[in-house]
Amino acid sequence: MKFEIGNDAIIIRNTKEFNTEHILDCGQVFRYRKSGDSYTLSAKNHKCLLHNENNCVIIKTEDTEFFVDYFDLNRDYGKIKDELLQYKYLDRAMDYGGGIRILNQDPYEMIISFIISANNNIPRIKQIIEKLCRYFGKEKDGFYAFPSADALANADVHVFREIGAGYRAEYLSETSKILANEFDLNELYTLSTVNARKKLLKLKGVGRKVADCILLFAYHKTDLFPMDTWSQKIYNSYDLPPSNNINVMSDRLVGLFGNLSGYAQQYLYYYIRNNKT
DNA sequence: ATCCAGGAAGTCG
DNA sequence: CGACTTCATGGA
Repeated sequence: MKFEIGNDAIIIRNTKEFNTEHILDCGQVFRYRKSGDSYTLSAKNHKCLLHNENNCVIIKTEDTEFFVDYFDLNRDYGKIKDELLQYKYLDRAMDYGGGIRILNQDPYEMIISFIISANNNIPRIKQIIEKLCRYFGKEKDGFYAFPSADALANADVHVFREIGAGYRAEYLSETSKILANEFDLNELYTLSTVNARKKLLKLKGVGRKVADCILLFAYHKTDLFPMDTWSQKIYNSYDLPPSNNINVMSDRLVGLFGNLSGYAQQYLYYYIRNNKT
């Protein structure tokens, strides 16, 4: 995609493949806030501000290099969307949320965030993660960085309950200790989706759906289809054999969409979640 | 009051 | 294996 790097800013002219609202509101990221006609976004220990100006998206940040990768700017989403047009419902979904991009987020941040996401709603997920950063993260000119693995590993369980994590507090406590000591997050980049998933499933609080979200939103593996309550509705709208097994449903959808499954899932998820039929 | 939210773990057969 | 139950929390 075409973009320019200016003085503490990235300028994007093709807004058909970059819509800030679509990207942030499709459920892949939680640490952002809308203020007026702009969005502030935090990732790891970086921050940026997005707004539209003269039919362009302006990303103001001191860390342009980080956010070029983060927003996946070197990938051709026009080509991906063209290929997805062959599938049922994707025309409608991409007409609605065609500006979605899959972010390249931090693996550790995704693991913690999506453990919190389990059986939870998005406003509350955002609130818990914000408190987590405020409680354990380092302050850096006006915002809180995502906490280090050590900070969470050394935390007492009851603090996770205090910030509203509920029964997930135990998962956060156990998993952050393992991540801080004996888990190689970088190895997963080199593994196949199936093998990387197996490793993630060993972590407390990480099941198939959470693992697939981590693999999609951090490792950019796209031969997977995260199955939550909404994805089950998507499955039922396709002409596939009835099933009540989440893994079977997920595998069949991957059989349909192949390596574009992750992208398809995001366009469809964003569409169905905002157009309750 | 009951149900739901980007589900996972534990138990039982 | 597969099916069924339980698990905090808060908003609708």
